[in-house]
Amino acid sequence: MAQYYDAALAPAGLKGTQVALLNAVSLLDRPGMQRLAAALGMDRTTLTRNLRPLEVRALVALWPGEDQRERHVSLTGAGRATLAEALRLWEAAQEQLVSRLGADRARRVLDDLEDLSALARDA
Amino acid sequence: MAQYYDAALAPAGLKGTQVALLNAVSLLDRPGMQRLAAALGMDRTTLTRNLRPLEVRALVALWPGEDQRERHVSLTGAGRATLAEALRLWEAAQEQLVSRLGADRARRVLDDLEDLSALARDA
DNA sequence: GGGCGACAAGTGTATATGCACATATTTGAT
DNA sequence: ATCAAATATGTGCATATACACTTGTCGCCC
Repeated sequence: MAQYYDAALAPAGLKGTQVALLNAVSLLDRPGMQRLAAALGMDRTTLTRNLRPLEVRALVALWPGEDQRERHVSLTGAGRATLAEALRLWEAAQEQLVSRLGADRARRVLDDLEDLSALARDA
Repeated sequence: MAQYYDAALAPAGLKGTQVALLNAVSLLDRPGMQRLAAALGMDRTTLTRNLRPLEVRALVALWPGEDQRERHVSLTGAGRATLAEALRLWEAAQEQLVSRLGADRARRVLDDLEDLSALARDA
């Protein structure tokens, strides 16, 4: 599945995890590393390293917070544009799968996986 | 999910991917690298490297085939014993999730994921 | 029987991931 | 005012994964 989405996103020059990352940043009003990592269900240190190439490509910008230990992330103009393109590609890819699987089953499997991951997390 | 199963398997000293690997070997009558990798849906070169620690621990043995290019894998006695223990742990972990999710939904989500991955593979 | 293309597998390199540890800053108790 | 504990983050190491390239062997065609 990850490979399928990565292939679909290639025209935007992003991978699935990078789109998820940019999207989370766009939804979260300048989050710090911890909030962002928690929102993505990703290890804090993995986030640090995944952020680097996006910073190099100037898709995100990092700012110190008032608390100088913190580093806050925001999208640049280029980041917003690239994310918008990637989300179009993502949705087209999703559309492909949903139309072939059936909308009902697609909805259902997402719900089931949500519950399953919650169970595994708490168990 | 992977982390949940890894934690459950820790007493056997194996991770989820390693159990899947040993199990595939036990089902496949001395397969070569390519057949085994295909059966696991794993890259051939990833398999080579994942096999190494299992060979070091003497859970699997590697044999040249009649065709000397090939290397065939089989379980050692220790490999069979460790796999049996791991499968017990695996099933207990699975039981936990299935009982909490409901047997019907559990069966359903496995079927749905099977179909989804086939779709993504072919698309 | 010689050589060339096909084929099985391993190695080099790059990215993703996460735990343990290190570093820098803030906060609070005295 | 000072210092220790808490907190936010980065780094070192180890593992998993996969693509591109290399190496060794086989088979066939002449």
